[in-house]
Order: sequence, then structure tokens, then C-alpha cells
Amino acid sequence: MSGDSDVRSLRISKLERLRELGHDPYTFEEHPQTHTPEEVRANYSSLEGQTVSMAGRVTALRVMGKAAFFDITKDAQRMQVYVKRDDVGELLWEVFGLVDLGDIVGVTGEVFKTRTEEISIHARDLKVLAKSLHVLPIGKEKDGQHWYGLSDVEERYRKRYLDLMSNLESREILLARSRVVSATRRFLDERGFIEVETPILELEAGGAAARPFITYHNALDLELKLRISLELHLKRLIVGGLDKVYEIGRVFRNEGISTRHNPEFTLLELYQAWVKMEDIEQLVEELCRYVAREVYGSEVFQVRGVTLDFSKPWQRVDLLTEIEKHAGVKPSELQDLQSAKSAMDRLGLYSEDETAVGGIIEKLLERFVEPTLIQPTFVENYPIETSPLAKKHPSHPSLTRRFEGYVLGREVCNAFSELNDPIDQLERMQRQHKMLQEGDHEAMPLDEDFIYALECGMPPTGGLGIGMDRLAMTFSGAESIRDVILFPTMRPLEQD
RNA sequence: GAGCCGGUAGCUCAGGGGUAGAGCAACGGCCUUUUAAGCCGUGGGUCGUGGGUUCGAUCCCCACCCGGCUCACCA
Repeated sequence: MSGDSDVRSLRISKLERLRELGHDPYTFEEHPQTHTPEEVRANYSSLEGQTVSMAGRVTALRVMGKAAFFDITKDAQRMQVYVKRDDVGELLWEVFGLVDLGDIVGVTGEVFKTRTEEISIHARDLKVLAKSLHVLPIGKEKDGQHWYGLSDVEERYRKRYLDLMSNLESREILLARSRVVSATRRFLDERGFIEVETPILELEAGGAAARPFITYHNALDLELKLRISLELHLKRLIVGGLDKVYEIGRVFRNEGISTRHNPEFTLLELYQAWVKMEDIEQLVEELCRYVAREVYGSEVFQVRGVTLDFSKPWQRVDLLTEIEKHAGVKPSELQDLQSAKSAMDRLGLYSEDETAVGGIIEKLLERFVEPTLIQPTFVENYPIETSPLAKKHPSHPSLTRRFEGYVLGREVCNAFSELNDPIDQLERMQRQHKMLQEGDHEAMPLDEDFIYALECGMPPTGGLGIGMDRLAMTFSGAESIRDVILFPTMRPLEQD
């Protein structure tokens, strides 16, 4: 007997025996939990000899004839339980005999210390609250060392429940993600931002450069797209007079999957009327301080061996200056496509498909500058070609009032003084639309109603976008975006 | 999409042209303070899938599937 299906039928017969004994696990609807394991340990002196109740999954089982020790675990806290036949009687002893590693049980008994001084519960009552019909990948652990468990990456993502019960680190990373998101929401709410929800199903997916997912509405007989950004709807709300709005929502991009990309991910976008780029930079600094305090209890913390300091203002650098510094390409070389391409060639980079200087600048940034931006840094002044929704730089018509924030060599935010000139916006969107029609799947469609909204007058506004998954990676030390997404997109196993 | 690496028992892994091993888990026995409990015993595998080479393939070759990493893509 060792195949999992054999185990399953064996455990079902144990389940039937439990029912014969009048102990059907699935009839129990609750179990008292007077204390957590931590509370019992913290208050041992007053609890010694007192009766307590708790419940959890059986994560270790040591049977010695007519007595046994077992561990129950709940909320990553473990408690040892002692059962003795003479104390619980024949019936409960038989019930206990039907308990397997992985079952969910509830116990009631007195707090005591074993010979080796471990605080434990001396069980007087025991309930099986759910049986596990499968052998679970519960590892062994002592003094921080681990044996076995579940390490197969694919299985951890496909069966996250097994990952969560057997890998404490996965649990901690995902809890950190949750704290990052809720802290962000709290921070913005406290500052008077209004949280809104805008459509996921759109006629045209705009606001970013990405290929959308396409779906279909039967009743309207209409092809719809899943949103790729939140931007164009939120700006309409600014026009409407909601001066501080934000949305934290899922967006969908029909693109490749990597350690930094999942087809659906969580985006925060916020817009604040009457402020400019520099104010948004300050907001990002304050937001990160707030999140750091909530997650780590400090504005300075260590992640992956690096000490990140959010207490100080972020470093501000100029995009083209940094490219010159790290790639050796002068700003003058990045004024026309021809010399930009030859600079790429000089660096041994492929440049055949490049059609605009903006794209080359972004590539150089990614390749040479990003890896150097470990401590929090704002890179400012992005090219207009790749920033179709940002306000022009007043003295450099090829640049915009845009910045991106970098931490640990990864982009964490993208922000700008929003373009509110409807004529300029229309021209830029028409240019994008033309590229789209010429086959660039990632170019932006023309959104006429958005232009109309701008024509009605949008106040000067600062905007910000943060990939919450990447922010969670930064604050949890996760190496892959899949570690901060509970159920990442995977190819299905069976293909029939 | 390309390159490299991986897929062997429920889990973690080793092995390698003659149809497979370990530890944990499982099953049976002993054990009334153990804690990676211990001791004795038992069972369990389409070696990712499909072809090919071979007397013989889990191993070699090819294709495919799934995953990981790197690159490309992703403003």
C-alpha cells in the first residue's frame, strides 16, 4: 500500500470506521479555540494545569504503544499534544488511532511541560474535524532545519494550498504582499484619495502599450477587450472634478510570461489634480516609507542581503545623463535615429528593427542603467515618443515631464505630469492609432471620448502607476512575480 | 520565439543499455514523556509522452508535452 489511490481508499475506510464510532468528522461545525500556541507559551505560568482548547492540522505523529505525542499546526504556529489511552478511554483512543498525518483535529486538555520542558497539551478530548485523504507533503523540521516538504516549483504554483501548508516562506511572502496592498490603500485613504472602480471590459484597451485580450459579449453582439491600464477612465474622473482618485485593479496584457511578467497583474494608478511631477515624487517617497513601516516596522530594512533605506529622499537622476555615464552614449548621439542606431551597433546591440530614438533610449536604460539603480532612485525626463500621455518638457520638446522609480534594479513606478492639452493629445493618439493600423499590436487606439473629456478641460494633474506585484516583490524579497501571485497563470497540464 | 537545464515511488532525491534504489511518508508488529521518536518487518514505479536505434531502452537518438533559468519580447 503506497500508491496515493490506495492511501485514499484506506483513509476512506478509516473515515467509515469513525462514522461507526459515532464520530463523523464532517458533522462537526466548530471547535473551541481558547488560546493560540503562542498565547499558551507566553502565559505558561498562569495556564499550567488549566484546560485549553485548540485546533489545527496534524503535522507530526509519534505513537508509542498506548500513548502518543503529535503536533498540530495552525497559522504557522505549532503545539505538541500528548494523548494517553488511560486518560481518554477506549473509544477516543480508537478514534485517535484513526488519525493520520495531515488530518485537521481539535483537542482539549491541560497545559503541562514534558520531561524535556516542552510546553504541551495533555489531551482529555479529541475531535477529528476533517480527514486528509491524501499523503500531504508535510516536511520535518527542527531548529530551523527542514527535511522533505514540497520544493517542486511547478507543483507549488499549481497546488498553492500544498505550498502554503508546507513552505513557511511562501506563506510569509504572500502575507507580505497582502500587507503591501492594504498599507497602500490605507495610506491613500488617509490622504483623502477616493478609491473607484472602472470598467475591465472596454471597447478599446488604451492607456499603455500592450496587446489586449479579446472577449465577446453575446447580448450586445460585441467584441470587447480586457483593459491594459486604468489611465483613461481615471483621468475622465479628474475632468469630472474628483481631484484625488485611485484604483487598485487587475489589468491584462496578452504578452509573454517571465519572472517579472504575469498576463494578469495588479496595477495601482492614482491621479491628483493641481499637482506636478515633483509632488508625485514626494508622494511615492512617503508611500514607500509608510509601506516599509507597515511591513518591516522600519523605513530601513534588509532584503536579499541589501539594506534599503526609504527614510531619505530618493536619488534623482537624468535619463540621458545616466545613459552617457553607464553606456557611454552621448545625448547628442540620441537626437536622430541614424546616430542612435550606430551607437547601438557600437555596443553590439541589435538595432535593425528600431524605428524611433525613444525605443533605443529605453533599451539602453534597461540594459545599462537599471541594474545600477539599487537604492531608491527616480529617473527623470523620458522621451516623448514612448510617453504619449505625458506633458511635454517646457524646454526640451523631445522630452516629457515623466519619471520612473527604481529599487533593486527593477522598475517600481511610472509617473508624470499629465498631458492636458487636447490638441496635442489628439495628435499623439492619431500617431499611435496609425502605428496600430500599420500592424503595431501594442500601439494605442484613438479614444475619441477621452479626447472630448480633455477638451472639456482637465486641470493640471499629476499621475502615478505602480505595479503592485513588483512592489510586493521589492518589499518581500521575492525573486519571481509568481511568488507574490497566489495563482499565477500556467499552461494546463492535460491537452486532449 | 531561441538556448541551456530538469521531469525516476505520495514527497525529497540518487542511479544508469540487461525492465530500478535511499530517506521520509504508507502498511503490519513492539513500545504509556516522544520531538527529524526508536526498533523489526512489508508493500509501492507505464523512470513525462510518442516514435527510432538495439537481441534488449528508464538510460542512446528524434519529436512532442510540462516546468525552471537566461535571452528576445514586454515604452
